[in-house]
Amino acid sequence: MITLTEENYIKAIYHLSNNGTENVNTNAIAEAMSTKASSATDMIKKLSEKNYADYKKYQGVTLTEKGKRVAVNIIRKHRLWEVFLVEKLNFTWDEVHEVAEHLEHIKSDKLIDELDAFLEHPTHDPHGDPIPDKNGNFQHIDKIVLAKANIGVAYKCVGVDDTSTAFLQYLDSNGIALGTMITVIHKEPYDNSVKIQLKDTEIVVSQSVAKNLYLKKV
Amino acid sequence: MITLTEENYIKAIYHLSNNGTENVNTNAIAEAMSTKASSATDMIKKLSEKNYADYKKYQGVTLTEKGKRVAVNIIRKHRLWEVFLVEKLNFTWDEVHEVAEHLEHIKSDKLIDELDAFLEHPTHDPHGDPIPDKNGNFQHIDKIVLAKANIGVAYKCVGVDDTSTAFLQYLDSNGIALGTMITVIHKEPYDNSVKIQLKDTEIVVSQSVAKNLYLKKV
DNA sequence: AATAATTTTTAGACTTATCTAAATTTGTTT
DNA sequence: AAACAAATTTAGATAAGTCTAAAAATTATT
Ligand SMILES: [Mn+2]
Ligand SMILES: [Mn+2]
Ligand SMILES: [Mn+2]
Ligand SMILES: [Mn+2]
Repeated sequence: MITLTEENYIKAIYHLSNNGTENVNTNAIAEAMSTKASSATDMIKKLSEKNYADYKKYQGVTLTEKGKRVAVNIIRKHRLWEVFLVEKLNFTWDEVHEVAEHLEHIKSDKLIDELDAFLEHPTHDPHGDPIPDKNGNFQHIDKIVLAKANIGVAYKCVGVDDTSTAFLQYLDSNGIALGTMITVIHKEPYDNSVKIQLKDTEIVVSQSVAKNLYLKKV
Repeated sequence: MITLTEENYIKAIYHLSNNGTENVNTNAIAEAMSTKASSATDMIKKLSEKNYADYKKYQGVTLTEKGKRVAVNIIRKHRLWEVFLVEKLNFTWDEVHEVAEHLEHIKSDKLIDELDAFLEHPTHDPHGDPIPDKNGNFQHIDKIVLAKANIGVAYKCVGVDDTSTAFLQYLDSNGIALGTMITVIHKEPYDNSVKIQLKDTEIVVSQSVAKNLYLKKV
């Protein structure tokens, strides 16, 4: 049996490790879980004993294949529920994350398979993140960050890195959503802010916005 | 903050107390929760301290108004999720209970209000049990148990008392579902079994079936 | 290479929910 | 009213997950 807490740690490690490819520090895990390093150490040991992770003292931790499977499955559930909330229950993209944090732990294969079918097998969640299929395969989008976009090229907004309410509401209030067309007009070297052309308006966004918005050439 | 375990105990007490009207014994609670009397005592004390229940040592417990509100809200969530699973995700009425036991603890007013609207404000769950509205009001059906039905009168099946998989699958395999028309042909005094007329067939059901099936005159 | 700073682990304590075994209270018989 | 039986509570332990404070290992700096 896997506990809810174990699932949350595994998911955090998966994200911190760049989808299970890199080693992760104890402090980074503690920070991500809003807990103390000593608690993270305890959990890392437990995950290691249960073969969800490989761990050598003082050397950080990596997810095993088993651990990665668990992580991907929780991410699948999280993102499917997010789609459900937005598509069927009138949630906005800044409201879904918290509820999905809980729904992702409901254990029922039939539930998630039927939900997937009910939503007509969506490939991306409301933040543009890919939804792994039943076998754990992601559909990868070839996206770049606004900060690296070229001047004068037409792009479409396809995702966000930061999914905080504050950032998503900032985008809302500036008329930026998934699918919005964006062209870079000017990149300001002084503060790395970017002037962009939207449908009817031109706006300037800060570097932190430019680093959290994903675009795709059209 | 209320814990998941507290919610489950409160719900159990609500059901055992005949919807919050009667006093409940420690042993009955322990039995319902599949735990030991000593554990039940501990939780009863805690619920009492938190004003979900009134409790005097050795005298059993009653839910307070606050406790009843919590219970009714969980029951509302449980039954709405059951409707969702059957209506939208192709679950059968014998598959929903276990998953709903978990979904009922997700805390989001928006989620449950939107789910209610999405399902078009259902009044009864897949087992015929009434779904309380947002204010906790039940829509009462005037139902009787098959064992007390009169011979020759036309009834409609409107609910079940036992929601176990075994019982529900028994009903399935005998062509009995919510909405099925039933007329009593004969009541056998020897073992209290009942011969009933369905659409095309006549079948004999045992006393335990007759006591768990609810009917309404049409 | 020695020392200092940082990171990580250990030790011991706390909380929630559970258990077993023993003690207490209540209810039922004689 | 005393004795017995049943129900309930208390006492003391355990497991999961957390914390603080101290110890140990690693990494960075001189
Ligand atoms: Mn999310
Ligand atoms: Mn998302
Ligand atoms: Mn149920
Ligand atoms: Mn039900």
